[in-house]
Amino acid sequence: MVTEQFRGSPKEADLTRADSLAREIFSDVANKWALLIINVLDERTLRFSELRHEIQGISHKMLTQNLRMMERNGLVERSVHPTVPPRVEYTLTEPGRALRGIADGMCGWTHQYLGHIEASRRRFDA
Amino acid sequence: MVTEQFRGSPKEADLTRADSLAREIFSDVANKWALLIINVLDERTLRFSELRHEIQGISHKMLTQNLRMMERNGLVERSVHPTVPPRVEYTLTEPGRALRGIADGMCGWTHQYLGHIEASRRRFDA
DNA sequence: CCGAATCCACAACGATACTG
DNA sequence: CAGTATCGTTGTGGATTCGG
Repeated sequence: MVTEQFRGSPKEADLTRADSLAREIFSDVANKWALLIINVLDERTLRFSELRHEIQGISHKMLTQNLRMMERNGLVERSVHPTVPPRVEYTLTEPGRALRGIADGMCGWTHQYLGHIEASRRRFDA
Repeated sequence: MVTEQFRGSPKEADLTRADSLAREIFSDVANKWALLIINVLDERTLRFSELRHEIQGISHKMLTQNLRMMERNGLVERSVHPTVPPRVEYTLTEPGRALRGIADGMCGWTHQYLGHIEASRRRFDA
């Protein structure tokens, strides 16, 4: 992930540009809402309101904002059905699906170590 | 990961409390700095200044803050050598090591899809 | 060398209101 | 129903300074 910042090579500028891009994308993806959206979508196709309902605690704004970001990065596909009322559906693209294992792993890890972490926190706070 | 918010069960309060704890821990871990720290530490033991040097772009404050959080959650172990100047070393604990695969997977994913995402962005921005 | 505290600019977020 | 815009509050994060 992290490459050297400066090596005096002729491609120096390109390297740092590529790095900052990688870092930016990494930040987009190492983000709780994005990972929860991926986890909830999984292999399904869900409407905006369904996503909103399944991800408890997410605001309308955060959901649109993250979906827009993920669409821009090509992680989700957005399909609009021009009916009334409008119906907008989201589904994971191939790159998005490639993240399911990671998102799922994070959730699994959280549950697995929940008790351990709770105990560690009590020790630390004392 | 996400459990129902309300089911009228007698344990209702406990369930939502456990959920908010899980969500809190998930947010701590689904965080770019924490994942980069895990990725850089890997199986090594590094000093604060070494970590700071290897994670380009992280500020002194962000590093201490995240290390403190990770120590509290039991992801890293902090050992202080009472010399002068002081020497403080960090290493991953077992729960922390259990996240290496995930952190590494995210980095790998980023590099694998870098070009794809860059192209997707160009399309979207047009 | 490491860490904590202060200050402050600005980004994130929630709430609300308005459009197609 | 879905999306955008605005506003006000909270929080985040960098720079700096001081202390062990």
